[in-house]
Amino acid sequence: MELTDRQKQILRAIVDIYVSTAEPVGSKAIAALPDVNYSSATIRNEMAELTQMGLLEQPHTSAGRVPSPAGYRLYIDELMQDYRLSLDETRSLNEALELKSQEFDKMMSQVGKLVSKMTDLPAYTVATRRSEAVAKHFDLIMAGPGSIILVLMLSGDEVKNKLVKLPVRVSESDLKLLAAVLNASLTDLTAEEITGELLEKITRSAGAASPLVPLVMDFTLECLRKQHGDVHLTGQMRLLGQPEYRDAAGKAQEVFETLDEELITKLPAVLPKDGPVQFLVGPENVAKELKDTSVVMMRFDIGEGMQGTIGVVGPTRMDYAKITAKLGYFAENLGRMFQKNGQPTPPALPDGTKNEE
Amino acid sequence: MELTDRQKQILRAIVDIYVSTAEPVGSKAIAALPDVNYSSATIRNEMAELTQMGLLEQPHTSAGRVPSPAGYRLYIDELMQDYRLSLDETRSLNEALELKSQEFDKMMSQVGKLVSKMTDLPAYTVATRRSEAVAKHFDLIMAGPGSIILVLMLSGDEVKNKLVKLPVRVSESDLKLLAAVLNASLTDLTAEEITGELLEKITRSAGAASPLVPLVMDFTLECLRKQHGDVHLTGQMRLLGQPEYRDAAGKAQEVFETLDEELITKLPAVLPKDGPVQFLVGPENVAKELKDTSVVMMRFDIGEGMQGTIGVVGPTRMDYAKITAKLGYFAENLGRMFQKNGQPTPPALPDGTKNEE
DNA sequence: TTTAGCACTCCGCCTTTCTGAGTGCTAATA
DNA sequence: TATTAGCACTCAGAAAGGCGGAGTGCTAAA
Repeated sequence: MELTDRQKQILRAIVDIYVSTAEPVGSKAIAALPDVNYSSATIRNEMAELTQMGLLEQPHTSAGRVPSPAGYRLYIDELMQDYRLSLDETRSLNEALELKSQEFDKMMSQVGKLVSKMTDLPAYTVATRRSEAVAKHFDLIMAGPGSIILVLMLSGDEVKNKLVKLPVRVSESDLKLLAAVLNASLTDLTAEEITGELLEKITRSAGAASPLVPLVMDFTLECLRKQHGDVHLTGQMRLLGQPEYRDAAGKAQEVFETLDEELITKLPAVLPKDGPVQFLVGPENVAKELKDTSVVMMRFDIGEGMQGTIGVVGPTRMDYAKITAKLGYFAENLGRMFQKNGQPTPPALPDGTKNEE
Repeated sequence: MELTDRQKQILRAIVDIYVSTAEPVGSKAIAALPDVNYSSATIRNEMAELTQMGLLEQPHTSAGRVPSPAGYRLYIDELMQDYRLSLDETRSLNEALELKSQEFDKMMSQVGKLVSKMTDLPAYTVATRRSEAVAKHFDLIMAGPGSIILVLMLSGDEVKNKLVKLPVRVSESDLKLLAAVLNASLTDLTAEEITGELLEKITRSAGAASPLVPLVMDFTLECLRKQHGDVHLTGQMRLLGQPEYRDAAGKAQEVFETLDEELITKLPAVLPKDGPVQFLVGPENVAKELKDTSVVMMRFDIGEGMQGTIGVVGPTRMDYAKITAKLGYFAENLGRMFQKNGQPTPPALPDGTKNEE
């Protein structure tokens, strides 16, 4: 049962208006729209039908209409019109993107903060491995009596280090030997491929440095097994700027408790694998506390082996088009920044945008 | 003008009750207390006097009394009774403290989360250097064609690393030479002591690896100059659990915007240097948005060169005694965990606590 | 098929009333 | 002189009542 063009137009108008006002939309409001030239009565009839189809809802008899989750879904999948970033918006996004290439983790959290600020909603970021991690290079450095620094380079150009303090004295040459053994036998292996047998062999060949082996291995396996980095969630308080949470402080709190625990731990692993953008509308979400809450998330590529996810959390009534556009811009340019072998390049202005003051 | 014992008792009772109920305290409520054996009329007289002294306030004529900021101050400084952690509380704190010795930064943020959970209030953590940082050891590792890992160990056993990609090819022996030069000339120097002259000398001695010098130096100086790590702020939403923010979602949001920007950037640098605990009560705070908001913070030592700060943010009416006790427990045990040269040891149960199941 | 008109519904807002917790004062008591 | 009982008074917050207006659905006309 297809929608007529007029019905589509009306549905779209209702979502658009509701998104910006947060109040039920009445037939008159739509009739007043510039490119609508049929009367409010007609609209009322159509609205009745859309309601029957389950695309709209009525908070109470004498109120206007509100999109139902199904309505949002349809809107997102078919009706949503591309939001073009304004020149001003592009400019501030660009400014925001000029972040120093600090430590990776910090950068991700920085990005989250920016997105949150730009969308005026809570946002989160995660870095996920795209494929199984393997070790690329080991090194052991003497850093004082009894102090050894273990340096481990993983696929995807991640470098991890750990300071180990040992009561045992190990000579420089012992360390070299162990490093050589590790490099010879453990590089390019995934966590599963590292067997106990292999470890024994390494311990045997390690000579005087063998007490170090278990420490090194624990650390290595820990690094290899970690499928994704920390989830950086920021701007939670911005949710309170939204009218639906204004009075219901308790509700907002609930939403965040749930989000912090459940979603953030489960979502990133499960969801944004195939498409670049994902929408989770209201009840499509996992937990019932998040009934009126939706999530938009977007992937972006970081170097070879890693992919990042930016997500924005908001009321189901949020401006999907605008948020998608902003997220998209971020994702694209972040991707680009990381593409050129880790050397971030400033984002280019999109075409059609004049870059002069 | 000293307070009589009875006045002290009444003031203390008012703070204690108000802290747990968040409602103005009336004379009857105090008269009903077990160890109070004078009538509500007497209490009313005393309350009137305390009000005149500026230690109590009256929201409106026919309401009970609420402690004024000065009242809280007095309470904290003189009246507050040590809160003894219950066995249950100790146990869950201990459970909470069993965190893996992951990366340092992550641990700090973990601690923040725990404190927030335990106090049911927003919390933050920062790590600050106690003294000027110096480099202890440099190393350069070849990690593939054109990829070099720079490893830098700082005072206080911090280890930092950075992956550098260079178009220039550098041989293994060149790297060794440069590392040797760096170790010989830059260790034990603070950021200020590293002069341009010195850098030139290094560049001259570095031979084929000299193009690396500016990169290495940028990174080194950046590390040395950083006075404190990231501020980890969590559990913001818990503020909404407090009745004073229940309806005023806007207020809570404001508080957090201010906190995020102003306090968090200014406070840790300025405040918790001398004493182990610091209280910032209401209007003693910097920004006027934080008028009804207080902060309790506590230092703890991390290894040699670093010190950590845990802070808890809440309404001025918060349970200072309990929070101080919990923070203290954390601080003590975290300090202990880090004391033993970086090898975290599980916290000991406090005396008087039986450690069996 | 669309539209004008009209009766009806019902939320949100305002005002009013009412209740009860709490006060300050005065006069009696120990 | 310090304490207490008693009483009139105050005032915030809850409960109840009473509009007004936005919006609907339906009917009948264009």
